[in-house]
Amino acid sequence: MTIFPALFTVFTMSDQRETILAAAIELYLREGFEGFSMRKLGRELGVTAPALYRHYEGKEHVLAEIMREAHRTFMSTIYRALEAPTALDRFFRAGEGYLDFSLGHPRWYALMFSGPAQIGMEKFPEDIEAMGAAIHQFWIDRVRECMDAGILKEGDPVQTSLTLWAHAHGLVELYHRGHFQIDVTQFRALFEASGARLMSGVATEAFAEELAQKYLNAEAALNA
Amino acid sequence: MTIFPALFTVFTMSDQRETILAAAIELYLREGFEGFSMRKLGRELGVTAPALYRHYEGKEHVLAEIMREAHRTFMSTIYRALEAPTALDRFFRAGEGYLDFSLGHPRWYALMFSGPAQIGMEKFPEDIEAMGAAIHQFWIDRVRECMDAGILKEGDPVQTSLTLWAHAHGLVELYHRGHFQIDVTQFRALFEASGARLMSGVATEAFAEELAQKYLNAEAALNA
DNA sequence: CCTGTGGCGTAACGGTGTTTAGTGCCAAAA
DNA sequence: TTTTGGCACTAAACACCGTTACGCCACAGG
Repeated sequence: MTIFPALFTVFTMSDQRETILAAAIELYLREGFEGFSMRKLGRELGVTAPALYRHYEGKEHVLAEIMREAHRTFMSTIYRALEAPTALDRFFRAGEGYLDFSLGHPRWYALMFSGPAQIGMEKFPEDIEAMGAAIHQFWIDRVRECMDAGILKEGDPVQTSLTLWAHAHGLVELYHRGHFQIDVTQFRALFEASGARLMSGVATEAFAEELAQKYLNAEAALNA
Repeated sequence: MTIFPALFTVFTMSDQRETILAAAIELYLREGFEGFSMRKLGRELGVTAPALYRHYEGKEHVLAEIMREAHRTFMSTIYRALEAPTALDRFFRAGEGYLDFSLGHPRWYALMFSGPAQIGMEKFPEDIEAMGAAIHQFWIDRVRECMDAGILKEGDPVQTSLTLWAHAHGLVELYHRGHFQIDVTQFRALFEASGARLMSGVATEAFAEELAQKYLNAEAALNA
């Protein structure tokens, strides 16, 4: 938590840089990934495209900046869950927040989880990767809390949070790709039910026991 | 199973159409999404770009054809799991096949799970959507088998297969986006462990019971 | 033999990201 | 007050992109 403000401190941008960013965000949210271009962005600002290169090194850097904004917005949504009184409440509120964000701001969600190649970069800048790691850390903390509260099974919170996160992200992705032919409210119900299934386990008790002995032995021994 | 061959019957293409497709696949697999262009494809074939439009209506249709090929390859990989003797073996072999395919052919995997906008289409053609549905059906069948064999808890196989699929897909996506800073063998281990965790359940028994009553009641009553 | 069609090339249109060179303005220094 | 310097901008250009219109030519069918 103490590292959080430092992560999101931004170098003071010139006024023009901020103006451009605001227009870029507006343009991206309206037109999406394919409809975003430097020339359009310039037009929007009453300026020719090359002028933008005085303030941003290239399109990739503008998109990276939008990506930072996406992360910040996501964070501010998700961090509201910390106001809840118990570990369980915080966990569930965080899950709701995740779902709300992914459904309410699909373009920001898509940008957050797009690879470097998609925005024309080899690798993401370090600070963006750090933002991803911070989100992961948030989930790790929620999971650890719930383990301590006797809600989640004891185990490595890092691994368990990945299981939960992958499940949530996978559902959202499949939904956004249009794989499910259902509406939003149906998807919300599906999301909740699938989450509950993940919590309770999919295998029968007999088989779960067998599996646990095979795959989760070392871990269990570690936490005994 | 009987519907399967019909789904993959293709209209006889002219020789040139097939030649173009072969080169297109080669180009896409080598250069990826961003590096694929009609002009490059023409150059590869010793032909100018407009010539391609005698055989394909546009870039989107070429990419759609590659997408069909991706689905076919995926299917032929995954269907090998059906040779295994028991439901459990088929289920696990299918899971291995999924992981192998996603790691061995990341570009094909990415194409299979890319949205229509990414290839420049409004909506996918019906036959491609049918291929996605066929894959889903494959998982549903594996899940139903395992339910009958007493390996998976009784329930709606459609819902349960979605939970499993979303989890697998989410893990693969997060890995491909470079979120995990681990190598392939470590990821394989993570994938297996996370799968086992999903099977056994993440929540403690007490809380799982509480959850089941809240979310899975109707379903359980239905299957009682 | 003629005709028509199919496959291709050329040129072009409008779009993209980006670089280079030049222009004008404004503020600070002399 | 004049000069200078730097900054934000434009215009033009380069190298791409998807796509269309048009003209050419070779080959098959009548």
